Amino acid sequence: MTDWPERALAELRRAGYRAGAARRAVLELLADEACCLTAQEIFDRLREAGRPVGIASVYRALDLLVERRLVQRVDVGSGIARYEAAHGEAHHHHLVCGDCGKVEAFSDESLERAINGVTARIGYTIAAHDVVLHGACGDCRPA
Amino acid sequence: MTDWPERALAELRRAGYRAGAARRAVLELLADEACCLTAQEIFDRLREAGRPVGIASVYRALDLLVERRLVQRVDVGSGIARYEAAHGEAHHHHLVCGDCGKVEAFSDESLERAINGVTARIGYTIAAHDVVLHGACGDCRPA
DNA sequence: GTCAGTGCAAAGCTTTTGCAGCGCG
DNA sequence: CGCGCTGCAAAAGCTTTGCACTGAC
Repeated sequence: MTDWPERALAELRRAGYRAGAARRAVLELLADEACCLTAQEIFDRLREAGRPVGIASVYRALDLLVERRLVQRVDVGSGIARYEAAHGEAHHHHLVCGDCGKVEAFSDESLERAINGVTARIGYTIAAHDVVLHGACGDCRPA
Repeated sequence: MTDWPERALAELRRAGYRAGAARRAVLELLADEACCLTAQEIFDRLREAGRPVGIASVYRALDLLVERRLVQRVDVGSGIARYEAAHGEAHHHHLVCGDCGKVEAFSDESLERAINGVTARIGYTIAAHDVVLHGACGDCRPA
């Protein structure tokens, strides 16, 4: 959020990476977005904003950021990957409308508790978790 | 499960669909599988078993079955879709190892309760839900 | 006998890779 | 001033579509 791009770039530098134009542009765009974007959306918005990035650089930046856990990859079942900034705070999950494809965010404390309970119970070291609810949103629900 | 392919075919017939060879083959294969398979895996296994299906028919069968909610599509973040039979029973979710890519199933009663609580709280009509935990499995976890 | 279902091949999309040149540090 | 990052273009998947033929009902 505030300064998230700066902190993320600092972390990358610490790990031996540089701050090229594309990488910085992707970070700054994601910092301003509330919910997950596709690579193509990121590419389009950067071009519209006058940042002549290549789509390959967008994918490369996203790959690196996901690897470093600065960005979370979200897959809602459409076969197209989405990405969103991993601000430690504002953790949330996603609702997907099966009719119009709209993606919205929600968060729920008891759901988080339940997931933490599961991760404690099983023999995995859990690094991340994703919950996706599929349904019909208010606009698309049959009257 | 016992007779799941039969019941699924009956339901398709009721909806006006026929029972072609590929459709039946996909159903019978999925009925015997515990956890999610990719379309390619389904295709390969059917060929190995001497069922000369086309990959397009596998995708078409899966599409229809997902639409009819007889099969659940599972996306674990690799960019490759996976599919598994939707026996009403044996509902479960997935653990994905970030190192070796292994996918395992787990189920948790309190997690289901938490999700039901969320679906009751929000303005969506929820048709399905997915939980994916990413981490390191016992084999890959750093010693 | 009709028309849905199938298989093959070709096209479509998302994502990845190769490579020459630019620019961060 | 070197090596990493970038952009373009081409390639590499996964998935879908077109079309003629087969087979279910």
